[in-house]
Amino acid sequence: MLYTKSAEYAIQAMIYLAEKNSPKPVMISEIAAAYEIPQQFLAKIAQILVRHRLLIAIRGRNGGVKLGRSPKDIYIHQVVEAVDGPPPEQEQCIIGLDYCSDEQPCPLHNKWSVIREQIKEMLEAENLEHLAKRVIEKRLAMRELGFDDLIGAVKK
Amino acid sequence: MLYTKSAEYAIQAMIYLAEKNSPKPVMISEIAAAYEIPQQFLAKIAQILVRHRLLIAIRGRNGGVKLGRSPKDIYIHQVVEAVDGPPPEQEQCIIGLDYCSDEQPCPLHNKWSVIREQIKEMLEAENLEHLAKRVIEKRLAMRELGFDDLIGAVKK
DNA sequence: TTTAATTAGGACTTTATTATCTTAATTTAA
DNA sequence: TTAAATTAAGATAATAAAGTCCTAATTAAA
Ligand code: FES
Ligand code: FES
Repeated sequence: MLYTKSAEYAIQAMIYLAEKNSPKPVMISEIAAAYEIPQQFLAKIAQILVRHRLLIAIRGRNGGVKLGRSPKDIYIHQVVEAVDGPPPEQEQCIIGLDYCSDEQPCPLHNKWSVIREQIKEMLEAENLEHLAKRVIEKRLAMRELGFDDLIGAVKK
Repeated sequence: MLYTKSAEYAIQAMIYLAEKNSPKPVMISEIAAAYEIPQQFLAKIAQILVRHRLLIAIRGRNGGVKLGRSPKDIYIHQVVEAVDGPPPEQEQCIIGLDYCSDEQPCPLHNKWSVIREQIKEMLEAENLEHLAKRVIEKRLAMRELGFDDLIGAVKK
């Protein structure tokens, strides 16, 4: 919807690492299993994240990946941009009419430009540290409700 | 972003017809030229819209397409659904975590579910009649500003 | 020093979307 | 009645996204 499947997988992997908060590197296979992401595909995505310094990779036996910097300094939009590439220079009109601008708005512009700004803000607002904490809360709550079998991630 | 390129083309074509408001059928080639849509591709999309009764096609010489019903009874989401298919039964979590629900929200759920609702509302709110009127206004305003060459549509 | 375990990277495959080509069916005008 | 102009429809092609396969490079353990 807002980003590709690749970016979604990247976000999941980054949150997993922030949640696990392990001093040792975590194997790609473990992350892939936790979120049912095709392992080889996630390995490719991890390469991209490493190139963007969002991940650090440790090769060889006992290797894996870990966050490139403190989870409180990593924001979702950074992950999305690393994987999907930078957003277009000029804002796009939601119905593809000529150019998009406040001066010459299309019929949906006033509504859409507000929504677009909210989306941007949502992706720029929260860091991995915060996100991880709340994901853990979600899992605990689901466990209490007896949804254990639906919970794929964070097996410690 | 919110729908496929095909759906975007469909919206543009429908607005064009509402704008033109012609009693006679309008040729697909004319609509395609106005928005620089690949003609054969638009013809395919028109077939889908015809099957969904959003368009009526008249074949043969002097043929073309016209709106299937009054423009005030056609809403954008109907066009999108016709072309892209129905939305998923269950709302999807924006970061793909388990299920999406208010009861077990992911870290972005509270923000995302509000935005998602606004998008839905935007696509369900306005009918073609209203949209067409405002597109015409936009074109007139652009003309006054000397953007004539950017204006592809509505050559009468 | 060899072997096993890991990420890196290139080539390939699959699937979905977007677009084009060709011919058929239909309808009006000449 | 024929020819021209139009949409309908099926087949194919091009492109992009998603996913797989295989081998190389690296590292630690045996
Ligand atoms: S002009 Fe259409 S969204 Fe801005
Ligand atoms: S649970 Fe993630 S968007 Fe609703």
